[in-house]
Amino acid sequence: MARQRPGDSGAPTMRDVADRAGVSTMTVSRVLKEDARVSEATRRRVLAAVDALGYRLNATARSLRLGGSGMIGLIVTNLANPFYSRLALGVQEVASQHGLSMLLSNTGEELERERGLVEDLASRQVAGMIVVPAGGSHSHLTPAALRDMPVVLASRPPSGMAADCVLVDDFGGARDATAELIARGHRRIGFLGNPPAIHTGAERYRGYRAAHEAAGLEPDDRLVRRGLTDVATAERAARRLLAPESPESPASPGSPESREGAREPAPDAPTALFCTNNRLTQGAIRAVRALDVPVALAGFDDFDLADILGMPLTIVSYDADEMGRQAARLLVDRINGGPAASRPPRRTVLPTHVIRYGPE
Amino acid sequence: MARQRPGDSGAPTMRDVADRAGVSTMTVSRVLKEDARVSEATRRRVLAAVDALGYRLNATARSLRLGGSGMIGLIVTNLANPFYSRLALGVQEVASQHGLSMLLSNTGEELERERGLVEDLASRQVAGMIVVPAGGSHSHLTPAALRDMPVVLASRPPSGMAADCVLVDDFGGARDATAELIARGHRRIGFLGNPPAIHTGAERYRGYRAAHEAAGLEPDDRLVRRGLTDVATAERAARRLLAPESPESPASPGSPESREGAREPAPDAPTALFCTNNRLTQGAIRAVRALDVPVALAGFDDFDLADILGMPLTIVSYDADEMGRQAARLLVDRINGGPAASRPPRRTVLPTHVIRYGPE
DNA sequence: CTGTTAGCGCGTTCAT
DNA sequence: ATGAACGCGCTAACAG
Repeated sequence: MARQRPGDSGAPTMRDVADRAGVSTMTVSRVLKEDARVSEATRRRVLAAVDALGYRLNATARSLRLGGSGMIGLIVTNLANPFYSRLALGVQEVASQHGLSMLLSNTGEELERERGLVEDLASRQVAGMIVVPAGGSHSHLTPAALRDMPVVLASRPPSGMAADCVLVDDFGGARDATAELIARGHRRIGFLGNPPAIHTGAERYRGYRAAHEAAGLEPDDRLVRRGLTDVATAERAARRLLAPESPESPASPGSPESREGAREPAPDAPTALFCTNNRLTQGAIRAVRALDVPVALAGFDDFDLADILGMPLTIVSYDADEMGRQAARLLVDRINGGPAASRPPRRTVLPTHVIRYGPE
Repeated sequence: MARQRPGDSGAPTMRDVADRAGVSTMTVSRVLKEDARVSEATRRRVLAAVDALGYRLNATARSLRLGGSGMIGLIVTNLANPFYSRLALGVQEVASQHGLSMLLSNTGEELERERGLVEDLASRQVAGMIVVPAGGSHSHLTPAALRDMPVVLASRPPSGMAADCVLVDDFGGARDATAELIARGHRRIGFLGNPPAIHTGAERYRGYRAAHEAAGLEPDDRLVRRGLTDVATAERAARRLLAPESPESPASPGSPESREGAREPAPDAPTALFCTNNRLTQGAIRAVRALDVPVALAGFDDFDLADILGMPLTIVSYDADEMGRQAARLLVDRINGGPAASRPPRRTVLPTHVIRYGPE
């Protein structure tokens, strides 16, 4: 009862089915592929044997023979971010429509991990991959590195190479949301941004500035905080912007961050904040709630319950599922379209729209 | 320049490397596997050839030879639910620690789709799979159907078969949260539940009842709504429970659901609601906000910003990432432990804890 | 230390 | 309408 050969799982092979049905493996193969040129009688015998043995086609062997695995890879930076889980759902939807399975991995924004995962996907002969690049070099994603295996970048554009990509209108969304704040009379608008090295961080900052310029305003650099990465850092930054008398340098070591309660904002404090993503917006919300100051918030990325927080909130929204679907469509086109080098890369930009939540 | 044989992607094979290095493929294989018994000189020549050719090992061929793909499958019902995306992240974390890649698919709670996906995974020779079963029959997950391929169920227990599984303490969590409401003086506690046919729907309802019994109370069946599936249905159910004078049957066809505004709750309306999952809790929150009635809420599943909604909220929380990690560990144990039938199935139950949010 | 042999399970080509 | 032979790229088992 021990395993005979390595890799023998005991599962019946096409050979077993063929023997039982009294035909050759070729005939079994034809039946399974629904090839018409098989007599109804043998066809039935084969299917009966398949059923009796519980035979299942070995996709690995098939892939080896055919030179393609029928899988695509998806690499995201952070699946815990609802944005990326929606993206994944969109990718999966289109992929499965085309009979492709999805290998999904998470990088945690680590370039080295991304490199390893890309290697693994390539080694597994995926038909192509969709990558949300962690940032830094894209050298491991070039056609040269991947032998023209199709690659689509999502959320962030290729740098130093050509590739299909799907982006959101980061600039326009940030500009529109900021303009909305300006239209509501705000003149001192703070900026809570993710790292400028990340594409969204740069573009959304550009949008923030553009809205100011269009209104003949100059943003006050002292209200700008960039390089924020999570809820906690954003909350801290927001607190400091909104309550400058809380010393940046720890003057009173007794109660570091705890001097809360309703207070007047400082005279030069911002009257509104623009945040470049959902985590930063949440940090800002916490700060505003804790300090109880009347500040208007605007931010990128919609989120659940934004409408019932009971505070004025301007949100830049877009369709993350659709982004996944578009990325997958670009990829499938590329897969079915011959060598990747044959056509120029396409870039899709998803529209954003501004939503206004909360009390007037 | 056309492709010669089907499946010839033009990628160099081990043979090419061997030729260039003037050795046999076996030696190349040894070098790549870091087999010690290779002289440093040839080793270097081989690596040089690998580098020059941009050779990459073909994982498909390797899998065929070895009889295992180095992948595991994960099938969830709804990746858009943060709970399952965290689960996926936990699974991936442990999987990658063991050098396993993750094939992820979504069923949308459709049994037929689940069946197809399980077939596909089995066909791809995954080392094992973790499944959040959509409900209904589990016949496609039995050892017989899968030839003893390891399976771990997550979130919902096996029915009509034996299998490892990881669950949350649905009963205890619901009981504790309900008890908390009772301890705060609530006597009329409404129940908004997901379908009783789903394991969590049944267990959490049991917990709700158990808390009542433990306090010598009998829940009023008129306050119980089961079979709710999303935010919208939950909100509607909550509205009707909280404002019974809004007719269940449309008496005034003019303004169906729009008679809102602050109002007194009906005398026999519930003073608190227990909701069995995050979507239902959100529906209840919307109803409470819209009707502006003083109702305490309790619900399963923690969510972002729950703490700053400014309403009393009792949440049953648990670690979804950890659930994924545990499931993956069970699976890896099973994979490494020989035939699945050899040891009795294990069941892990994740603890829950009750969090109290909001004013008070 | 290195090479030769012999497949893993399937699909394709060519013959019958 | 059916089958025999061959090979996809890799590696375990044995030489030597």
